[in-house]
Formats: sequence, structure tokens, C-alpha cells
Amino acid sequence: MLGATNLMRSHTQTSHIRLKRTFVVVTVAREKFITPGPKKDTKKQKKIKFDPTDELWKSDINLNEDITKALGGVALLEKERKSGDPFKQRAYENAIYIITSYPARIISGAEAKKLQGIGSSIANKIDEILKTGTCESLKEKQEDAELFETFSQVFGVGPVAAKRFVDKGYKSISDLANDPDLTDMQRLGIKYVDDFKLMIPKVEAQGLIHYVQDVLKELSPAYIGIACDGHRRELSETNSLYMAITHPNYTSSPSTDPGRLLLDLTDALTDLGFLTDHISSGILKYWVRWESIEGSTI
DNA sequence: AAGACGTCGCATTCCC
DNA sequence: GGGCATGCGA
DNA sequence: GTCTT
Repeated sequence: MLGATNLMRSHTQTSHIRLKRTFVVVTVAREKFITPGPKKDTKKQKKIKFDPTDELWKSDINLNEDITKALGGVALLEKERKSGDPFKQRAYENAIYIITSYPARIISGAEAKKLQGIGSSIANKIDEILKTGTCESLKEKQEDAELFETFSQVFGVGPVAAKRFVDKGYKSISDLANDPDLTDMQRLGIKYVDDFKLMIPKVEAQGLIHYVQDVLKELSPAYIGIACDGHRRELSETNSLYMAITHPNYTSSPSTDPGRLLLDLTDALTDLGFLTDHISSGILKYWVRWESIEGSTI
């Protein structure tokens, strides 16, 4: 039985001197990851339920782009104003997604309200959008909302920090670098802000996986390390790499202490110069940044 | 009217 | 210094 | 913010 799950995240960037890549490793060992609990079956058919697999919802173009665009703006404002209520945020995203897929032109808020996921608040906004072409609330603090979104792109910057940066009057990500209260994670996020956005081609991902597997095997032939997620699913490129690492001595049932299972690996990879910036480090979870050495065969 | 909306490891802050 | 709450990412 | 109880 799989006892530990490692996650890696890798990105690439080209500079004139050398290739740069970021790399994140995470381990998690919890039985619930392996045997997920029973799924709740909540079905009520009063409202029209959105089903992306249903032919009925197949729409190549968004017939309600004016509505979804305006709602997107409102959602942004809401995010900034409340410093990000994740549920409200999701509610907006869900509604926008549904309306985008809706295979007909919406002519009233009431029509939209028939859809599951759209209630009276959004229905009212739709009426306003249809009538005036925009939303009154959209006229306020649009710039702040956009800055909030920009800052949120930085790794380590969530809704709270993003709001704080907006309130401090920062206008760009480069302004953040001077902030005295940055966490280590945010410093890395700023430093590698472009790096984190890049994708890793499959071939390269394979090389990285094999490299780690080789190091693993040297530590102990019994170690097991397999690729997970995107790379495992044979995607042509990924923006992150995940690996599950375990050892026969480490089982999740009954639970055993993983001990140095992960640290031995990350120590070795660090000694090799494979890993550089450490984002976080624990017994079960480890994140690092990796930077390749010029001339590396990877 | 009020709770659910996924959950958890790690970093950091806050509080005692 | 230990325990708890918060922020964050996944 | 929407849905459910």
C-alpha cells in the first residue's frame, strides 16, 4: 500500500546564461488520500442543472458575453472588497461558467435564475446589465480590483496579502519586492514570478523524474518513486511535477512514522546541487526550487 | 434563519 | 517556549 | 453568492 505521496512542481525559464527551473516536492501520507470517503449524492431537480457532458449544453460560442464579462468585473470587485471570500468567489465563477455554456441568449434575470447556481442577486445584476449595459458597482474601484488580481498571481500571495498590498498603494509586482513584511514564500514568488508560469515539456519532465528516481535508488534500492498527476497522465507538458515516494517499511495501515523517508531524498538532492530554494520542509511535505547547472544532462 | 460550500501540511503570527 | 489561529497552496 | 435544511 502506498504510504507516502510526494509532489513536485517544476517550471522552466530561459535566460542567456543558464536554464532555470523551479521544483517543488511534497509528501503526504494519509489513508484518506488512497481511499476517499463516500460521495454525497445531492440531487434536487427543481432548477435546471448544468451538465457539461449533456448535448443540450453544447455551445461553441458564448451568446452572453456581455453578461459574463460584466459579472466577471463584479466578481473581481467583490474579491478585492472582501479580501476574498472563497465561497462567494466560487459562486461567481460557477455562475459565469454556467452562463458562458448556456446555449441560448439570456433575455432576463428571471430566465437565468432558473439555472441551478444562479440566485436572485446575480439575476438582479443580469437585469441591470441587460438594461444599462453595465453594473453600477463596476464603476467603483476597478483599478484596485485589477491590482488585487495581479498581486494574487504571486506565489505565496493570497487574498489577505493581496488586499494589504492594494491598500498600501502598490501599483505593480515589482513594488512588492520592497515590502518589509514579505514571507520567505512570497520572496520566492516575486523572484520567480515569470518562472512559475512556464510549462515543462514532457521529455524534460521525464528527465527530471528519472534523475530523482536514480538518486532515490542510491539511497535505498527499496525506495519507490513514481510520477503522479499530469506527467503520469501523459500530458504533453505540465507546469508542475508530482512524485509519490515510499518505502516497504512505511505503511499507512497501521500508520508508521515516515521518519527520514523524505528528508534523506531532499538532502541528497540538495547536496547534488539539484535543489536550491526551499519553500517548505516537513516530514510529510517538502517544497523546493530546483535550478539546473549549466551543462547538465537533464 | 442559519450552516455548508474539501481537507490538510507547513509557515507564520498571535496569545498565554 | 508551547499551543492555537490564520494564511496559503494543492 | 447559492443551495439546503
